[in-house]
Amino acid sequence: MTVYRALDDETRRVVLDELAARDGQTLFEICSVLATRHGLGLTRQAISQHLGVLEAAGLVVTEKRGRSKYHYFNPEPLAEIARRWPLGEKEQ
Amino acid sequence: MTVYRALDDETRRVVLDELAARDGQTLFEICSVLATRHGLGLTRQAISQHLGVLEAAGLVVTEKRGRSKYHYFNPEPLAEIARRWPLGEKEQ
DNA sequence: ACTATATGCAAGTAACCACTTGCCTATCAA
DNA sequence: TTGATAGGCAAGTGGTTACTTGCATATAGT
Repeated sequence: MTVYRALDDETRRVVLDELAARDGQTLFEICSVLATRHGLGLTRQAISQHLGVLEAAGLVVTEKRGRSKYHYFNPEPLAEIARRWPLGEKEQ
Repeated sequence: MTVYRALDDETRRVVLDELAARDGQTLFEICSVLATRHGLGLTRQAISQHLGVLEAAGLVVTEKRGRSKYHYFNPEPLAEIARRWPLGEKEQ
């Protein structure tokens, strides 16, 4: 699973946005955030599958404690893009 | 067509590599480079479609002179990724 | 033990994507 | 004009993806 494929979905990009803003959310927390703040009426299983794709790409790492699974944004794989091509303009 | 979708294909990524290395190549030149240097036995039409995807994403700009069409790598859309999330590690 | 909570697994479906094949248009040289 | 070169358009196909539905597992509270 490549980073590029993982990023090729708006729902997954929004999930990354939310994890970057507040790290360590559970699946249910992400579900409610997507529903309330983004109007995305997806089922829990759909979002779980998206998280699996992000995890397989290394963009999300997880930690399981008790019956909950906490998700953390890992930006490192994004550096692959910057390494492969020059980025247009300047980064902030 | 998003930048992310355009990047989600190894053939298109190789095309970007080649254009970044030598700008202004024609479709036929790109075909022969992919075949000889990368062992990609795709038809001309397939590669033409890939170039269309890259152009729709803004990653490639073209210029038509005579019966030839010249392709140029445009890195600017890649900056969108750097703007949206922090890149892991440091960029070179 | 029983119930609710938090998540996982698997099959089915509709839409999408990469690639091919076949034909067509346009430019240049003789 | 004839022929060769450079590229475009469109339909069809096989494989993949996003999403749903249904059921199962594991943990926590009472």
